[in-house]
Amino acid sequence: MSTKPEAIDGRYDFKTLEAKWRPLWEKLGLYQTGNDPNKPKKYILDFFPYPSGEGLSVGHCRNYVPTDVISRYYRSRGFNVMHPMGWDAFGLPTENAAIKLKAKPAELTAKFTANYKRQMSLIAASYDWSREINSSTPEYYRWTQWIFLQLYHSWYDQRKNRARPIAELEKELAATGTKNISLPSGVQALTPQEWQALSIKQKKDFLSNFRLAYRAASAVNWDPVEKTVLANEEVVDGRGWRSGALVERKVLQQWFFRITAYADRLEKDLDTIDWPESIKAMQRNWIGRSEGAEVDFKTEAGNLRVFTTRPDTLWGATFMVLSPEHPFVAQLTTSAQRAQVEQYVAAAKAQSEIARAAEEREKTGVFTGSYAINPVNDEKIPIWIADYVLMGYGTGAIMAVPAHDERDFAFARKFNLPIRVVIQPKEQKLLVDEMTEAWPHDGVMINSGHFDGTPADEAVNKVTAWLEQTGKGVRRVNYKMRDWLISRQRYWGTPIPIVHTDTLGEVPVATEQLPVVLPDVPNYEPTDTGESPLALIDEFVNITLPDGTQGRRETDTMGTFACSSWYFLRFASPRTDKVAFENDQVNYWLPVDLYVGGAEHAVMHLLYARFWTKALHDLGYVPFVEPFTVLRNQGMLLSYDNQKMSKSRGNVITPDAVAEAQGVDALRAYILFLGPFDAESKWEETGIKGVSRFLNRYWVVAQEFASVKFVEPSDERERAFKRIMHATIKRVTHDIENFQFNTAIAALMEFMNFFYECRREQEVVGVSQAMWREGLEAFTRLLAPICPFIAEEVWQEVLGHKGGSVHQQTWLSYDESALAVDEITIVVQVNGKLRDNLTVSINAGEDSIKQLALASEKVQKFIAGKAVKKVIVVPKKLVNVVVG
RNA sequence: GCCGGGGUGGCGGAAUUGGUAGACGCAAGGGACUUAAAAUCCCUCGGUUACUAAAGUGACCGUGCCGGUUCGAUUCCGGCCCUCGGCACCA
Repeated sequence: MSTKPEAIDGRYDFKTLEAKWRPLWEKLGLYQTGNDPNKPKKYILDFFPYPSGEGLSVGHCRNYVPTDVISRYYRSRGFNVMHPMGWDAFGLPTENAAIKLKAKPAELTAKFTANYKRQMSLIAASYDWSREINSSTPEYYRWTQWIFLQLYHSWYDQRKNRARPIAELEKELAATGTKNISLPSGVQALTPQEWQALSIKQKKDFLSNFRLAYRAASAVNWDPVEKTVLANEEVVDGRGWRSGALVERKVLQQWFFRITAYADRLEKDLDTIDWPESIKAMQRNWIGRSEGAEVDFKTEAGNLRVFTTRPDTLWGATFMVLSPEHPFVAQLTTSAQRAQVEQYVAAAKAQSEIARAAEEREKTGVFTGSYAINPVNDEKIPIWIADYVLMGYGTGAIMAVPAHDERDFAFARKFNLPIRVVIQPKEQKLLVDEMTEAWPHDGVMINSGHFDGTPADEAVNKVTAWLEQTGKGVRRVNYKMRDWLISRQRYWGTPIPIVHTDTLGEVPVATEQLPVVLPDVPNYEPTDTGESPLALIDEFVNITLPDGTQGRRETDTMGTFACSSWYFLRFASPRTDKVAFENDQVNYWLPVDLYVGGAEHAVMHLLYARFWTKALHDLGYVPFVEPFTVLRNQGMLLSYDNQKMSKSRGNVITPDAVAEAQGVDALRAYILFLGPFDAESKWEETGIKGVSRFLNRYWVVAQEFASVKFVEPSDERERAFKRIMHATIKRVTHDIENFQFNTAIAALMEFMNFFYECRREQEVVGVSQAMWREGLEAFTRLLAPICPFIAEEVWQEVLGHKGGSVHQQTWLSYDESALAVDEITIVVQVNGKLRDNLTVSINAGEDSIKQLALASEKVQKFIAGKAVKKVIVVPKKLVNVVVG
């Protein structure tokens, strides 16, 4: 049987082509990462997927096809291209599926990834599979554990604004104590002697206040369905982002990464990267930087510190509000108020902060019975407790300025607390009795002592400077972002490499002892106890340290976002078992030149990966501070019914089905042709017909090439043919580089339409065989990255290039002189309205064009009887006659 | 409420720096081929309207709305409206 496909009813047999070329390309190793030292590099990366049992839909192709086209393009432009793929294989969905199927997660993962890989090969995604990685293998997670330990052994030195080894902090504590160190709130200052006097365990506890990876008791988000805690980033509207369950508040010992230490740099460096504005905005919003001041108010329990972004409204503070969790609550509560306060605090405790914020609007609160002294005017103001003040932000206490803050206003009105205007707007005079809402906007300071009359634009700065001078307050920046909670009480994740002991406190596992292997066990269902199922496996938990100390292993695992925070580094040297990544490889390949994936990871993966990169940079492991130079988000692909594709709706379109019906080349071309890369689009069955027709037309032209007759050659026709050929090269090149794949395909369609214009039954008119061939070759090479199969078939079988694959050819460059034309069309307008066209020589001077335009009958008609005021001539484009 | 995108034919969308709005494709209508259908090929295709026997030739309107800048605005500026996405008691 011949492998040469036959045209069937003018349609080409895509299946035979695909079966023919796929194995040959594999043999050629076309997709191997380049390593020519003389070439520049491109690292083109897709978000590595979470393999699930559902497999890939055409929606995933919206991600993988464009990056594949770009990878193929840059290979042919002479770059060393690394385009790898791997699996974010740990995590809840696989584990939940495994529990349901009574299988082992590792076995399911193998099954799922094999299917993904098959589908990716089906659509001809040009991944270098020799670099495939899987985050759930010990070869990989060993190094996730290693990075965890690097963070554990580090602290953030605010003075140098970078992370440093914790050993350097210990040295400093021994020498000078905490004298020069900025202490987190609630941490006691120490002299060198006091430090020395601490036990090993106490020292460790103290250092936990500084480490980039630390364990602390904290009120956390507990997902009762997934039976694990979640990071703040994983809670959306008070619900777990995957399970949809309302999260509960639990106080548990948990592991955190101190991402807040990097808040400032994470925000500032956004300015240096080429990312979608929306993602940057989401990260800025999540980081939530606010500038303001901290001010102390005297109370019975000591100085009550508050944070405010409006120090200019200090004179308008008429009461204070503490968060229910504030440490002063007990002391400030008078016996008369005690019962009421305790009841309120208990109720608040039951809800997580996020759920509390998401659900409540109506203000609630209770009076403590105590008062504070406002340091700017020595006024005595009542102290209340309310859950609209969050312990996790600022100091957990606020001064309430009801006249100029909506929340305080609502609270004051509800509990009948006084309101005082201290900012007078220009537009109106605020009268307390008539106010229905706060005035949080601009104005002039009043009722504020010697600051009266200070205008809005100066007020905050002037007051802050005065607070600092008089020692009443300090300038301060706060962030909404909290530390990243990494513990999960689940089996299918990277074990946290820590051992707990009674005498030595927590002991990190030594690097050479890694990995801490996840035990292969038959039962791993999550528990309701707040403890990981690993805690039930004695062989895993109990350990004797080298010095004989008895210990218990940490049984929490890391959330999967730890795995994905460094995988892009691993691809540079995926097989080494000596290090997490080889420096020379990382220095060559990183940062990632193009990173493509969905927008849903804006404040999760994309934030975490930036944080790890910065930390690794500070510790000297990588030379760059941003992992992804260019980020692009593909638009969502909706199904034919305008809904998201999902199994439950039964509207998922698989690449398998499309490949079966229309072929992979048509699938790829249609994915790109649908619309702009980053716009939401809809899959339409009729739409793919257009690109199918286009490929068939190309096939027809190619197939008849050997037999067709070339008649009536003309210079003019040939020049026109050559012109559109070079124009197409120019357009396709520009469009691929700029992610405008839809117009790249439109350009190719126009070129093919021109082929058809030259064509008659078994004849090509006006163009020589040599020129026709040149055009067909150019078309084939431009189409190759988009439709690799049909292009290869035409290249080798029709055009007879036996030397190698079309995918190994150097990209075409266009000839500017071929684009030149002798005659051009000049548009003639009268008062900006189109009235005529002129065809003139390209060399026609401005004057002669002007004369021609004025002489035009159609123009004359419109200027008759009017004065010509001005004539504007735009060279090579238009003439506009202005009449009055 | 705040932040970030978008609003262009029946539909998806084009329009490198302000310069012929609607490329390319889908759908639709007409025609050719065919016993027929599919496929294929050719033509028409923003709206209103005038002239003409007709092929055709014009005019006016038109890129969410109102206004501005300009010889000229889908493009720039100001003010609105609608819509999608994100955040939302963060002091």
